Amino acid sequence: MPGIPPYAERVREVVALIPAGRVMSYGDVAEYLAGLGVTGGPRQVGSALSRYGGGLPWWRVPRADGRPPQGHEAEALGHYRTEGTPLRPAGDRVDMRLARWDGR
DNA sequence: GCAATGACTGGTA
DNA sequence: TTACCAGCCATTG
Repeated sequence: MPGIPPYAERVREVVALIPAGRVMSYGDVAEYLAGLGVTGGPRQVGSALSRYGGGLPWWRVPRADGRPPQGHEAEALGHYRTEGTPLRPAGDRVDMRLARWDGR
């Protein structure tokens, strides 16, 4: 049995809660989990989505500056346009000021 | 059991 | 705006 790591499982729960058209950066997810008493960091979140992000809206978790996940920029941008996620004028990054979701 | 890894972050230049 | 750097910490080999 391939036991999915504990942190990855918590990350999956949080990402599944993010509404369409909104996003949470890797650091935001890590901080949200920290508030639940789950230790970890942005890199653990990225690593978890990379390995166990199947079936999840992983594109709703960009970097803190609004850029999509490294190596998946084009794919993520396609989803942003479909969901109506606020993008910067240049159209190459998420407008974190408008799209950021705090978990409420 | 220990060293390397990585879908990151915030600061500085 | 981009580029580089030290710190970060669960997971991996």
